[in-house]
Amino acid sequence: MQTTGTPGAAEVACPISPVVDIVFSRWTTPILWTLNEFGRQRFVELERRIATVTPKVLTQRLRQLERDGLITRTYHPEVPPRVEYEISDLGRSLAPLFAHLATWASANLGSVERARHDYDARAPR
Amino acid sequence: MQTTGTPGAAEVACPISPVVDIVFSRWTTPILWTLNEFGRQRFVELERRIATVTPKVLTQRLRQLERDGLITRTYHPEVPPRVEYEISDLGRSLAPLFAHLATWASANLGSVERARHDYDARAPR
DNA sequence: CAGTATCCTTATGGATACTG
DNA sequence: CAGTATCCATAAGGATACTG
Repeated sequence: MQTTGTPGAAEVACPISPVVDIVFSRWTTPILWTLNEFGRQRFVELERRIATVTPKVLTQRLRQLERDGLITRTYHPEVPPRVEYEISDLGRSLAPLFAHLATWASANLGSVERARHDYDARAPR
Repeated sequence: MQTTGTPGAAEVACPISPVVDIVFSRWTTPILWTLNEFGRQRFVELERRIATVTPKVLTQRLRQLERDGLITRTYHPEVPPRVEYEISDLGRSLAPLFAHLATWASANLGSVERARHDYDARAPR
């Protein structure tokens, strides 16, 4: 969880905090995006595409996303074992939201960059 | 930052990670939402509305949001000092996105809850 | 009022090695 | 292959006290 964790006044004050905890916690967007973009994939493929994540952390996040119903995990009892991850319908329902976010980004990330530059110029060190 | 921090393969793999770091890092949604909902406010008012945040952390997040150009800070040199925070035009441009998020939440949070319940029932302990 | 400063606890994630 | 287990470093955040 990245925002407020346990329910409290912040949740009361901000109705979207619960969703943010589910959808935008660490590594969830790269995982969901990769799964949505490249389709059903095995653990190693995800590991390779999201190159900077360690197996331990990747497993943790995949379990969380599976528990939240955003992805599905299919285990094939073979040797060697094969596990496939796929985005669920619920997970796919986030696509328009992510597109909205991408649109905001391309329209406004430049302004954020400029604001940062100006701020740093005004308040040195 | 809550997602991937420094630029790396995850950013390459997921185009929305940079925005997520800016907009959905810890405490930012409660702050932006409160500012957008109740308008221009002083430090104490924010502190009271977002009851679980400490002054140290609130200051940190306000500085970050100010640097990113999402809010403005106005200092009135009086005794006692008065400081007012207000959402900027750039910050306000996030409103439709937040509304989109709220819509997704009301439509799908129930499914997430159910998925969690089912998962926990299947895999006890 | 609007923060800072300091100390401290905890959570998160990385590195590495190992297993069914 | 698909993870687990273990240990460790870092940093994010809380509690508390203090200041211009």
